[in-house]
Amino acid sequence: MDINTVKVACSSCNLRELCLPMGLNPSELDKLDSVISTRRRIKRGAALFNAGEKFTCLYAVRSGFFKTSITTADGRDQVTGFQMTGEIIGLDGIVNDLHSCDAIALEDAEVCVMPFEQVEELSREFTTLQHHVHKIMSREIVRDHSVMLLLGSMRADERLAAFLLNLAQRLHARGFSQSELVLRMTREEIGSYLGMKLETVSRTFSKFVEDDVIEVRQRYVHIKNTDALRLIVNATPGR
Amino acid sequence: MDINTVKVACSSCNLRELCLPMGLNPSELDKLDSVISTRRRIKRGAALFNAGEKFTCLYAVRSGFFKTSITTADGRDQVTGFQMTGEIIGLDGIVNDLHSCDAIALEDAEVCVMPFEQVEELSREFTTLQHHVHKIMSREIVRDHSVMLLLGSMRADERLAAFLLNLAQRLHARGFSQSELVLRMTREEIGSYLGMKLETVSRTFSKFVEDDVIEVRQRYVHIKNTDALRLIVNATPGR
DNA sequence: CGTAGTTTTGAGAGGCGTCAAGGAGCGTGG
DNA sequence: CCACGCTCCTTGACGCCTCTCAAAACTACG
Repeated sequence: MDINTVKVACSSCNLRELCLPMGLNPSELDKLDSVISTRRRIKRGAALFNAGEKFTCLYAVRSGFFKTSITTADGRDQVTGFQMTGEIIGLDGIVNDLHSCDAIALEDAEVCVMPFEQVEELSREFTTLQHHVHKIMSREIVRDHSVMLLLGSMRADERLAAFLLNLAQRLHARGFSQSELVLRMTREEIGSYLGMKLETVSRTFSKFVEDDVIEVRQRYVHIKNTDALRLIVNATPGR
Repeated sequence: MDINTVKVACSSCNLRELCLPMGLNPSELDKLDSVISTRRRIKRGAALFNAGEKFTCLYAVRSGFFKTSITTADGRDQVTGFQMTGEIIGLDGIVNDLHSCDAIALEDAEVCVMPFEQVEELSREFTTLQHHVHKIMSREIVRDHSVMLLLGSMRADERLAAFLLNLAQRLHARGFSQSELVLRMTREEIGSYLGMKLETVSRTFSKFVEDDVIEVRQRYVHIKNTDALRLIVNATPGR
């Protein structure tokens, strides 16, 4: 075991209500502990895995912040998601036993390593866990569909507003402020995720500031008017 | 059992190498037959299910062609996928026990009904089936990511070229021509899927015809130059 | 304190949306 | 069998949103 991995236990993890163990009873938790035996630390900027690597494990974000992105042969790049505490990374690797995207830590991070074979084994034993694995994958599918909606039918300001609301909501669910957040990603990464150029992201931020909807100092964002953001998202003009 | 449902067996289905039973041995197939007991016919234009309905079953397309789409409160609409023979519909419903999209038949169709609880039960018994269910969900996630790439970073002609190549490739895998296809969806539905207006879809078709890359008569499309389409997709100018 | 990376802002161009009109194909009914 | 209406598709003109290119300011970090 290398120096960056450590022993841990789900049963004593304060994230268990947010993470894979959600809803498991104590005896199931014990079993899960035997599977999810290690954590791994990832430095800011380093990869948890890269596209093309063999898939063996899912990862639960214990702390820190990740992006996943795909790159095509001709150099196109698309951020497919940002993952925070309690979220699961690596589901894309199951289908071909190869990771199909890169997972990069946007700040120093720690993940719980879950060998997928053992997760499968255990979920044959515990209906609860089986359900949960299915739900996690289904949730990812539904999330992706809503991103497709965003990319396919929204204009720049609507996209960014939706993005900010989504981030704030997820952070709030983790005990942080509803209205204040620190972006872990660059304007370019936001742009890649939202299908717009970094200049457009920046301009749209400026416009929101001008309209007194948010306050921005670098990566720090204060949402001054959540309802205004919601109105922007639902501004039917569409596209 | 209503008149539109009929008894069937996976073991005698000529799609079993394309569909859920892929890779199962004869005895496992028998078991699966006991689960997937019925088919259901859907008339062109009718819904297999609608968003908000209770989720209980997955569906395998036996024949025909479907679209899935989500609609927001403010009337935005996004086609999230087109499904053909052997493909699975309904995975989005697992997470909340509610369907999150509409599934509409674009031509008279027939699906195999698979009560999800029984699929789960059986996949606790058969590792093969469990693997397969996981792979199907993972495949959907990977597919969605590539659509995000398309929507986020491609221009209109690149999107349509990628779309045509993808359709042709899937049809080819089902024994149809690589170069000739009949679209089952309208220009508007293509546009919704690809994040562009129907007029732009139509114009882009016309441009491809002008460039002698394809031939179009209504819904019929003949791909005259596959390599040219590939070049269009990979035209780095990007966006 | 210098350098690299990130962000902001401006000016100009072009791709795609919008609005509008006309045409083609198909099902229905007389 | 033909006429009619509906839906779907095509094409044109115009304008706007977002991209592109460019330069400067700011921050972080060594």
